[in-house]
Amino acid sequence: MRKEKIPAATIIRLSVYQRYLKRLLAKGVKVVSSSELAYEANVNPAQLRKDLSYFGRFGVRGVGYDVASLLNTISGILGLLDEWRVVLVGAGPIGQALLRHPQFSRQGYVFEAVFDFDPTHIGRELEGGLVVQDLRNLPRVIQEKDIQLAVLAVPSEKAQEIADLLVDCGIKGILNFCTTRIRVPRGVSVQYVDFTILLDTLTYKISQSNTEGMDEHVKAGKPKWAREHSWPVVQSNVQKQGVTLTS
Amino acid sequence: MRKEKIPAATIIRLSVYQRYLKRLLAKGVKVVSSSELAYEANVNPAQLRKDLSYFGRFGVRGVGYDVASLLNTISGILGLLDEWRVVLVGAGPIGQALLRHPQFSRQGYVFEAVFDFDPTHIGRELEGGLVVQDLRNLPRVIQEKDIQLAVLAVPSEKAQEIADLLVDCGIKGILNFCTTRIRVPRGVSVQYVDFTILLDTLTYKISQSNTEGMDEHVKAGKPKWAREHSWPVVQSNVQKQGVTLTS
DNA sequence: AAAATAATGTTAAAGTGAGTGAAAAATGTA
DNA sequence: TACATTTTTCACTCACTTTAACATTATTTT
Repeated sequence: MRKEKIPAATIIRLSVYQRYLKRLLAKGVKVVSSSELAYEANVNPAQLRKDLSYFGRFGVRGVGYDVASLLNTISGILGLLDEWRVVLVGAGPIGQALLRHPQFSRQGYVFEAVFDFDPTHIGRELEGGLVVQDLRNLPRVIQEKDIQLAVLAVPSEKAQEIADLLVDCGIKGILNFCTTRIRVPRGVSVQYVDFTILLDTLTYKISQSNTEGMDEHVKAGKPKWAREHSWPVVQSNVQKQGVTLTS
Repeated sequence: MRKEKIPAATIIRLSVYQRYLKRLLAKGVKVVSSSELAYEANVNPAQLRKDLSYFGRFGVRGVGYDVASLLNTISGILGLLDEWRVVLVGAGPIGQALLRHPQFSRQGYVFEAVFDFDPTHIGRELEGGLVVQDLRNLPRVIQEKDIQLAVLAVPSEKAQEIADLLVDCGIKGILNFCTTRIRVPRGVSVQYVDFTILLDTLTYKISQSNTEGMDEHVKAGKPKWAREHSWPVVQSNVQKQGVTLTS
């Protein structure tokens, strides 16, 4: 049992590898090399081998990896061999769209219940058969159905309040679609899904490449802050991997 | 004009600062210190100042930052002083939910058109007044309305094909909700929104902390891969910032 | 059977970037 | 003028990422 630290980026890549392995398995491919899989996942082959080496030896030298076996191994590492039960809090457009997203159930995530605080939503049956419940039921349902994860898709103002409630109920992982940072105690993990931040990084990059070849004449038409100096684009190495705030 | 490299994480944090500055402005707050703003954004005050220092000097020593002025500065850096015109490709549940998402228009992103390849969708009027169009119109609309960004929310199999089309039409930034990596030429940026990868990292962390205090008796009930050795949790320093694949 | 080929596992090394702390500078106030 | 506050800036440390190179093992070919 080694006590080596595992980079966060490795875990994310494992998830990507897992997805492509599933597709290979579906296509009937039996064996895959690190080069082939790495090409699909858009990473360096050495990187893939190193990622796997944190956890053990799963390949056969001179041959490659058994697709089914490696898929099973990675799924196990990520904890995906079991089913994960999820509650959704917030039955707005985003929340409802997530319920219908096929990728979730494909990965073993099962929505067990939906909650909202808006009285006009409560009692309505959504596609998929779940009925929107009052938040008061949350603690009981989480315990009875042994829920482990929560998806938070409520207005920003309510985010912290409901996060606190979820933590009190014993939830250990929150996927947060709200545009506010939430504070949770140690031992609880949060992942943020924040569309506008991602769009903002796109506009930054595009703005940069636009002003890059711009001559002084054009620059003068830009607002004051832009006239001072032009900023370098984020270096291209980093384009492969951006960073996102999580917790 | 310095040629310093700007970390991708800095750009993301700028976006977060910008969001909180907006809220402060709305509350009528005139001046804010790096400590206050950093607390809101959940980062170190020194980090915030360092982030800003890449671009210039915007504060007043002994005082802090003028909220309105700093907001304007950061918006400028991110390229958000202008309006950004966006097309949506894929009128499924996710796509429709995004159209109704208030955060987009609040940031200056305007959906100008919606496209789909499913004939049963085409011609339908969605909430907000946009009518789903045939993909054949894409090139013309992008040129006529001078579209700069695209949101891609189609089934994975179509992702690359449509990305190619968008690139041909001159789109420079793509927000991709598909679960496939897409390949684009240099100069085009892609940001991925991938719920299941984020959920997978949550399940990894939770699985780890579960097996952590587990004795051998319990371990024996686990699948084979888990019995070999127990893996260390991703170190807690990194919990603040996860990494996500972008391009 | 030996050699050539192919592919993994592992180590090392270089580079990058993030976070932190403290001194210096500037501002406002008593 | 002296003092408190806060930004600015610099320097340092530490961790992570990536890549390359090489030893090792399996398969195929001659």
